Amino acid sequence: MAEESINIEKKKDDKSVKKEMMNRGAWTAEEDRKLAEVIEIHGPKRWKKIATKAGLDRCGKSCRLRWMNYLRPNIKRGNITDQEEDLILRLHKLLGNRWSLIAGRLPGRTDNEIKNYWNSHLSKKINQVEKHRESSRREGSRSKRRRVVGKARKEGEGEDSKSNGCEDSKDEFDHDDFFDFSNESPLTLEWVSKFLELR
DNA sequence: AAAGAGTCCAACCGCGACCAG
DNA sequence: CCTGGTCGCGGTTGGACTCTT
Repeated sequence: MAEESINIEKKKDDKSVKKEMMNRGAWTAEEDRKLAEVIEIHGPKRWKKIATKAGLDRCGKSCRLRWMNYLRPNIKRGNITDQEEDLILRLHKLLGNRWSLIAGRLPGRTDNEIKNYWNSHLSKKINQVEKHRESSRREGSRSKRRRVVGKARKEGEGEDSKSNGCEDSKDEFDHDDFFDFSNESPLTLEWVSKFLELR
């Protein structure tokens, strides 16, 4: 028993020693160049191998992240447009915190970027909207309130359990309004239907 | 001008899924 | 089946930058 815990501690130590030997923190232009070079030759797979071949003191994971979020071609940088924001909001309502799936529907955007955007912009926006609704609801009739909450609960019950963590704050979100595609262009509707078919 | 608060985003971490041996 | 290695994902952190007082 005691020996086992000593072994576990030793394993931990080995791991942390290796970690300390790894280069961490911001990537330099030189590292980027080396990584891109190796990926050009071997392709973006076998990340551990890539890390070794590039001669970087980075783990494969770190290399993958750097490639996916920064070096990959066709990455769109800069401000998220209103259209993209709208799309993110809708997809998040549909999928929850499945950032990679959401990113898959936004060409050139990375899951990390969308996650960051959500955490810094949209979650606040939604909170504000909710606060506003909460205060206006207080002024409304009690009977109407009961109906709205009941509906929101019913709709929430069928949701993917994995997305529960982020759903509590949105239980009272106006689904009808949110998923009202009646004013959408045919193009938007096309991807929505394609998306739903895929799932 | 300086300090503290707030914001943004790149990068890390831990965990689960997948797959080859 | 089991196991170890690898990958991909979502959550979290830390530091640089900006804004406010």
